[in-house]
Amino acid sequence: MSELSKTYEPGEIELRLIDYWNKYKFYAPSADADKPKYSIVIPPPNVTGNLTIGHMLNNTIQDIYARWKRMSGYNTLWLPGADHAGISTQTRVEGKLREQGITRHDLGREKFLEKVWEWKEVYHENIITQLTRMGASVDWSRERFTMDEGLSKAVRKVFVELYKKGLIYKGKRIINWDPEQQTALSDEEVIYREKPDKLYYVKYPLVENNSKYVIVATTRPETMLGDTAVAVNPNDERYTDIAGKKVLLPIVEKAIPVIADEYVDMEFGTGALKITPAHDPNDFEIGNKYNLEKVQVIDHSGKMNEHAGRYSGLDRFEARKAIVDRLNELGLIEKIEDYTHNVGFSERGGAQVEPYLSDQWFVKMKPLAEPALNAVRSGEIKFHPERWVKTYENWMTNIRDWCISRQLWWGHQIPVWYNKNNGDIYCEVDPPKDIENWEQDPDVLDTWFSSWLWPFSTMGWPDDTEDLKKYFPTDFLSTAADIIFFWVARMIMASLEFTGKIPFKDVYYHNIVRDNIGRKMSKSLGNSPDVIAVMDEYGTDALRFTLVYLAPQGTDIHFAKEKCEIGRNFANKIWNAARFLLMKKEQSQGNNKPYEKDIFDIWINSRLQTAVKDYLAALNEYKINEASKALYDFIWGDFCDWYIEILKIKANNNPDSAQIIFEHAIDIFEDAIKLLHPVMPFITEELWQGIKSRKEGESITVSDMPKLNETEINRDAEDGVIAIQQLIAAARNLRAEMGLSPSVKCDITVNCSGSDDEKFISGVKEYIRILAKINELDIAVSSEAPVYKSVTTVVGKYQVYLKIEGLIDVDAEKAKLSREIERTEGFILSVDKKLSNEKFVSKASKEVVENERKKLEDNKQKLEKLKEHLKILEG
RNA sequence: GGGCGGUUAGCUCAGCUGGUUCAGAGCGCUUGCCUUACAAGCAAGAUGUCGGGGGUUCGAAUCCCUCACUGCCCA
Repeated sequence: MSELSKTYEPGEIELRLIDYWNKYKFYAPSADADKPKYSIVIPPPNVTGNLTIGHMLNNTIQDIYARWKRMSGYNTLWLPGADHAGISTQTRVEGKLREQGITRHDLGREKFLEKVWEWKEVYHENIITQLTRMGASVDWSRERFTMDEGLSKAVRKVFVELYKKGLIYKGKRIINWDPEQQTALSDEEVIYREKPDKLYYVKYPLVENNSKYVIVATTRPETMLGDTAVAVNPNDERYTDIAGKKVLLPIVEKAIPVIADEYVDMEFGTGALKITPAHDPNDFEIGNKYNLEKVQVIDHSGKMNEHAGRYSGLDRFEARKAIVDRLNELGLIEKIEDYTHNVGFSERGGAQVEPYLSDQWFVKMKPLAEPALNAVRSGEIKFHPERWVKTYENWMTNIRDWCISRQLWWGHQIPVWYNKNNGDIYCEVDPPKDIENWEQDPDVLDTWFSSWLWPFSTMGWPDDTEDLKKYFPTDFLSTAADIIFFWVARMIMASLEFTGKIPFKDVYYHNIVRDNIGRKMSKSLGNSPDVIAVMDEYGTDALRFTLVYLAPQGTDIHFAKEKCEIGRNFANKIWNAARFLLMKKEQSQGNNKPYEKDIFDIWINSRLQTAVKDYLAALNEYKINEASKALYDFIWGDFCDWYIEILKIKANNNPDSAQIIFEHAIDIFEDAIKLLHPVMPFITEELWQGIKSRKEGESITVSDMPKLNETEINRDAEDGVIAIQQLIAAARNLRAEMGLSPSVKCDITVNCSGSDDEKFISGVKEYIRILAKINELDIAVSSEAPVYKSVTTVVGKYQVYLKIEGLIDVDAEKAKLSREIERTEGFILSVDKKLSNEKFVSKASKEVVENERKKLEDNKQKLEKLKEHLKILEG
């Protein structure tokens, strides 16, 4: 490194270092068999997606752990990859095709899938570029994709095994149906939002006496065409005489029974409930219990079907209007109320989800959940922060069967074949030999059915590979808590079931990144900054550091790109510290007379070790913001603000030893940037290469992380330097209060209570004198004020006096103060007058009155200080 | 309805296994500085009844109860 620019310019440096790291393949695990291993698999980003700030945070966290462990002597593997993201990828590709006026059905399954693969290639490149650019120290040679042949084999193997164990079954059940994508969804893929709606009170006449009615309340009158019962609570006195009788279903003109079941909530609506077993999951249960007919009136596209009579062909929402109109004509609407309730929408597509009765494949979850629950309860797998254990327990103990079939084309097709001749079912990893006699189930599997195998399928399972033996189970998983059920829980279940091992030891749930006003970052809102643009503007290290620094445990991050100034300024600070040290070292070549370390050298070593200790403790507890703060405070607060300033004086006083002095400082600095490297990989590599001579092929990224050496933590030296810092701060404070400009040198007397203190302070007198800009510094064991006119303050065991004689034109200062006092008194009087005016107090707004009161109080205090000051000058 | 969080300086948040490095940081603000790395900087400064109320304790931002507001997850 020859000339360092005055500010840190990350652009060129980052790209150059990425090439350098690639060239030497630092991020492939080492072949050293003696090293302990440390492994992480990346949560695979959606292949069609761009990396968001959230991914940036998550991957930075993983990178920190990978780099930290790699530098701490671990054989480290961070395995990258991407997810095929069934629904969202297919939706996007279909959207692109639609722009050309083509549907997937025009192309056919095979041709369509070719298109998807083409898209996949394009976007996949994008992800690699972004991950590389952020400095992710992954091993690209092991990259995996959930649709890779190996991973597909794992999926089929798992399906077949579960099927043969009876843990996968096909059944006709009510599932969540996306009428736009026309596919089933799992419970987890439905998000509920409040929606203002109507509650319709509909009269169902009694068969035996059609002047009497049961009134049911419903938000979905269109489903009444499929009603097969009305239900009331047996304890509901309003309906005791009606239970067991029949009502006439309006429009359809069909007699249906009134059943009594405790399930019915007497408080809701009228206490009478219409039962539509084919279109509501709860009604489905009741229908089964009472053996009710299941009449389906809405089809897979959300339109009314042939059982809907004259409403057949209408969209369900249009049908609702028409049916309500008809009921009104018949005089069967009692009333319509505004009603807000939770409605389910497809997590990916956004369509309103329809409960739909259809044949689907399910996984029985209870048997899988139990061992997975125990692994977390026992602490074999640890969650950070720990409170997520409760959320996990809650879900796992109420787990329901998982609907895994999707009516899509993009994904792993279900490995089940139906015999065309005799209807036999064949379920194996490989297709039947006489394939011509068989037809494969057209559905594909839920994307998460491949993701849940990710920690071991990426390592080659079901084959017994070297990687699997070496790197599985993994050590660490970093993820957002919103996929704790989708993914984390299922990985634990799958891993225990198929490998008998836990998939990872520690799980860190990172924060959700929101925008500055608290909204979740999303594409539709357009409030997520372009990650690459932010890296271009502020530097990758700046973005990484800022995210980590702002990421406390448990709360969300409010992010705006401007916050990256924190990281950028920090990078710049480090850069300039290095610039200074190098310049000084250069200038002091040959001045290497041995030199004895003083209290400041002992102190900075102690501070460094304290930082190491805090840093390691924070990382071990997954408190990454504390880890980054420990380094920030040490480098900026201790090293730059104090040690470098001290070095300037020290080198002046010991010119013959200057080279050694700065070399020692560079040693400290080197340790500091090594500690920082996991968080800010680029600037630390660049400076590490520059501060000492390195060979081609060497890198900070494979250097040894400084080890904690607690014997260097020296309480006495730290206390001593704190006292010195306080003295300097006190002197500066007195100067500032007296309004002395920095160019004015002043005289100070420090009174000590004992000779030890006096000796100690005298030993560092020169440092105090220069850092506090003092001309004459007297240090004495005394309790007497000096003879000159002074202002004073107490700091710890010391009394500090600042001589003001001759520095300030006392008369002018006094006159200035007197004028200020007069003005303030006048102001107080006027505010007081205003506040004494009853009309003002009662009529003016609260805020205004408060403000006046505050003004009064503030100015009273100001007056006190002014008077005190005047007294000193007169005294 | 069930569960889990949050409420601390104008803003964003630390601190929360109870006790003088407990009232903090960054940003913002005020004042003064181009002081021989850094104005993306340096020095000094102001600002808070630590959401309300009650309790435990010698002592509570920190523990318990309760209320209010607020966010998330599950039904």
